[in-house]
Amino acid sequence: MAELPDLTVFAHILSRKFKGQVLEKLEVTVAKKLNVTVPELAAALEGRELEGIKREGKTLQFHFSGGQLLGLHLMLRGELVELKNDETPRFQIIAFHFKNGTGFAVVDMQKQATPTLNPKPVDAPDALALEEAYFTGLLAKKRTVVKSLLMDQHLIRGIGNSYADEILYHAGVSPFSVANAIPPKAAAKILNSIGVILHKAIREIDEANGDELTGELKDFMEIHSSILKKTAKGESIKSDKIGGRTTYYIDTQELFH
DNA sequence: GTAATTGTTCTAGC
DNA sequence: CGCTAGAACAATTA
Repeated sequence: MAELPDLTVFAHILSRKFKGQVLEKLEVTVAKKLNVTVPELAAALEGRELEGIKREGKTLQFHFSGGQLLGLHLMLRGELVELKNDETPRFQIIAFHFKNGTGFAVVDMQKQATPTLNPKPVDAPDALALEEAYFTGLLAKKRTVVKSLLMDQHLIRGIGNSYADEILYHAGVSPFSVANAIPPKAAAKILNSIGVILHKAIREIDEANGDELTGELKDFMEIHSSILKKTAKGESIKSDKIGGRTTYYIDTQELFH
């Protein structure tokens, strides 16, 4: 599934392929998640130039001329497909057809992917734009387990279940640690790991994907995997549930509580 | 046939 | 009332 690093790479690929193209037709196959009607969406975007694609949190933001913005959340199973020939991909949600004959579609077998016209700006900072003062302040006032905090999109945008595990493993902090019990030194370590892990993943996915919008993303996980029994260093991986989500960790990650 | 998947939203409880 | 933890939901595959 697509998480922050995948979305960052997708935004770059989409920009290379479609930036500057004029949207001829917006095809909506599944409308139930839209925040506006299909005619409203078409009226807002058709005939506009796609000026740029950015990632924000776990969403892609398609900036069109005239100040129109389409947010897209792929949720659990959403994927992007470059359109070839005139075939409609299986599980299509929406498709963008450009004047020059190219295009791409959003597909989702669970129909959960959510396009939003002109989404409200959100306050919570992106995981790659975190300031140390904000992050340490956040940790200090929350009593929740640190993994849940990292994943709370109202506090920090962009970190999901798998990268939360990777980040905490890298930082050497137990995912069960209580946020406000984490000392400043460990907090700084976690913040550093957020940047290191996410940037590393972006780099690796970028290299692996090239110009492929989809294609299977290689698994770069060091610890968050149902197959792995041991880390590369030979530490045995344990699994447990946090907030109903499978969490992978090793015994030596320091627990603060 | 059933479990697993996982981000978000809703709700119950302290 | 504020905060937190956990359940429910979505739809399909293995």
